[in-house]
Amino acid sequence: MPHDLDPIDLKMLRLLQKNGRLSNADLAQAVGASPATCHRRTQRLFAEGYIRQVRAMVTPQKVDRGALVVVGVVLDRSTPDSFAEFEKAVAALPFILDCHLVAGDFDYFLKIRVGDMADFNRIHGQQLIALPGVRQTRTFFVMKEVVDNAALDF
Amino acid sequence: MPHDLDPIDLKMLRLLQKNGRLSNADLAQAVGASPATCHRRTQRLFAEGYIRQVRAMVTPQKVDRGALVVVGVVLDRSTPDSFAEFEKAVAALPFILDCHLVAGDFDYFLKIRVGDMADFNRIHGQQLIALPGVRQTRTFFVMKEVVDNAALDF
DNA sequence: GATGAAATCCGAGTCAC
DNA sequence: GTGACTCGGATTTCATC
Repeated sequence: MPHDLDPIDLKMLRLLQKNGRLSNADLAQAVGASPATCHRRTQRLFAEGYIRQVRAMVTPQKVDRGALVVVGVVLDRSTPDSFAEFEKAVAALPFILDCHLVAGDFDYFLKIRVGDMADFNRIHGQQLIALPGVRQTRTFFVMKEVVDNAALDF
Repeated sequence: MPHDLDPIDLKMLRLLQKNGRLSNADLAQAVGASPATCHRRTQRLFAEGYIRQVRAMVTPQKVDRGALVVVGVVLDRSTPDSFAEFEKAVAALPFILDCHLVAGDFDYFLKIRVGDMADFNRIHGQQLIALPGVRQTRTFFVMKEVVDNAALDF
């Protein structure tokens, strides 16, 4: 995977990560390039996948998704089919923010946002333990979000 | 916490979450409002904290942060001071994307991005186990990112 | 092949209503 | 909330190195 990012590209990525609404003119001035050059470089960063998307980050508490839960999942069987089926089902559940296959005592970790604990209990009983091949889940309620979704450091 | 979001505001939030670079003109058309009205509403969504920030999401693999690790942490003591000291130290480590105080077998879960396993092992030995009050850590290497940082569903 | 200056065009932001 | 008006930035072209 070629990383043809010169110092100007890196600076642009860092600035756009902090503020995705930065105007091309301001960005150009900040990195010391002309607006035309800056514009062309920005287009390239998108076209070549360095920037996956630009997202307005909505405050969870403001849209009734203030409760965060981490769930460790163990499957019945450790077969490729079993994993594939589970992953496919997970992708259809919109309240799951993260789903990672891990090495260790669990098969998967899920990061879930819901309105409150009652919501979670309903979802847990109706949708999580009903996921294909689930043997066991362990729920970790988040009591304090010290750092949530920090920007990438590079 | 008052949620004075009408259906148009909600639609705007969802669209901006999918594409934070959407122009005001396009957004206005998409939600069926005049550009001036849409502009004022957008300003309000920012001013009142519904949108925390707009971020260009950089592809981790493209900037040598392709390795993801979840770490469960147990502290020596469960005192407020001990927690506070740990949290303060964590906030200074830029490779930690998430740090959540949880209820259960662990005190904290960390989500960490680094270049590769060698990076992580160095960081683990030099910085994680050196965090104040850490009794034990359990490392879960992520073998597959099924869903990472999905957009909020609301 | 990439750059920057200039030129055009469109949208952001502001006004009166 | 709407419609118009102005100004600044986005985007393209083009000459240049």
